[in-house]
Amino acid sequence: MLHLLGSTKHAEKRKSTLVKMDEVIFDFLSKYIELTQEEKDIISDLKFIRSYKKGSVLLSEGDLGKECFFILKGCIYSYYLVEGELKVTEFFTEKQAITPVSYTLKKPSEYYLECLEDCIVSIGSQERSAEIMKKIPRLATLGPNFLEDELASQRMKYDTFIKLSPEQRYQNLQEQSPELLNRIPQYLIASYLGIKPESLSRIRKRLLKASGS
Amino acid sequence: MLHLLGSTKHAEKRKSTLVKMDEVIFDFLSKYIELTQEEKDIISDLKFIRSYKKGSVLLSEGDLGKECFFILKGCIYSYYLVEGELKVTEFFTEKQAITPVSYTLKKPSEYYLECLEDCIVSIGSQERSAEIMKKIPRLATLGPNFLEDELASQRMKYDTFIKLSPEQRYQNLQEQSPELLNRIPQYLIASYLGIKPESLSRIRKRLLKASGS
DNA sequence: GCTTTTCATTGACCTGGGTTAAGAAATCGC
DNA sequence: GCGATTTCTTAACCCAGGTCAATGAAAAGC
Repeated sequence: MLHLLGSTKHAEKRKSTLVKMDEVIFDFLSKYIELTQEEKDIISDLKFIRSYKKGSVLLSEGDLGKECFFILKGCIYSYYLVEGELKVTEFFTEKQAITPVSYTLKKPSEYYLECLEDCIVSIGSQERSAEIMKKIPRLATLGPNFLEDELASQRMKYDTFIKLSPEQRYQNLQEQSPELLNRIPQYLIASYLGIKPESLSRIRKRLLKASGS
Repeated sequence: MLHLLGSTKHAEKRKSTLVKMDEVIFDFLSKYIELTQEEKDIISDLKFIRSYKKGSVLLSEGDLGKECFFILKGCIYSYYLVEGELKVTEFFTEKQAITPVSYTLKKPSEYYLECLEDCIVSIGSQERSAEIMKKIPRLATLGPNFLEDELASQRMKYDTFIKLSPEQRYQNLQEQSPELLNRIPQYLIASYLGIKPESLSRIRKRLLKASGS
């Protein structure tokens, strides 16, 4: 997913915003590697940034997604369309990387990626990754570490889903990521929890009653 | 998960069986890398094999699992114990590698690994991986590829679970891995599908009636 | 600002899976 | 082989979540 990386012709925006955006990238990378100022400059130079309006679809079913994404600002969600019904699998926000299965496996995507808000996104590709790797070879160590983290968190996600009831999953979400509840419409939250909006309403009412008494 | 690998003092078994077991390892590795006879010999030499009786627990909640596993023969399943209740998350059989989260993240395990049958297992550790890597450095390329595969399949597993109803999940399992149904007790299958044994019985009856008419 | 659309909630009713309990079938242990 | 144990099935009843439909609230369009 080394996609924070790549050449850009876009560098004509307001400087101050771009510098702030770069910090988001470095903040993310610092989890895996310490960069010198020189290296940061290289990345700032080569990254490729694009912005999207709310509702933009970054990846559709059937697409041979050749791009991966890193969110600088905004919120993106992934979902399947099964028999016309939306099945949300994940929400992504600032400082999160999105590596579609179709990117890794080089085959058509089975799901969608869509902007829930206006977004600023850094876009990666195989070519741009290669380019940046050539200039900062030690970034290669980052790959396996990132993959390991992703694998672990994907497993935890599955296991949590298995272990909890819909009601417990909602409570869990409240505790783990309360900010999402104030940012994402409830019918999408419901889908993410594996239930219908009506059921989520009832669960919320039930919990309010229980905590209020 | 480079754990097919490591020194053994166990090499006193029947030769023929061991050779056959080695083939299982090479068959697995051939998905990622082509090995010379020389390299195969090195691996045969260094691998560490152990056998377990049905019911043996390879990893318990709280264990700091310092081992990973590769199944040569038999069947292993992973499960959580939540409020006394078994929640099966996966079945593993021949030619499958098991890399516990606790192994990767070096923290206590939250789940169990248990033998469903008598098993023959190749056991890996950080030290043994390092040892074999020293002798066959190009095995290092295997790591990221394996991680990518694992990540993709873990995601697909989650997504399939999200998308399907319990009944559809059973049908899906029938199509994808019919052999598991003839190998694993139904109460564990039920748990794996996220339902109770009684419900699985009903589903089976429903499907039989539907296909029989 | 006003209209239109989208989203959230509520109620009545349905349904598939959970619970409990019992008996049948398969497997294990000796 | 035979009793003990484990696993599977069935039945009756319960309940959380699904469905359908109506209403209210909030956002988005113009």
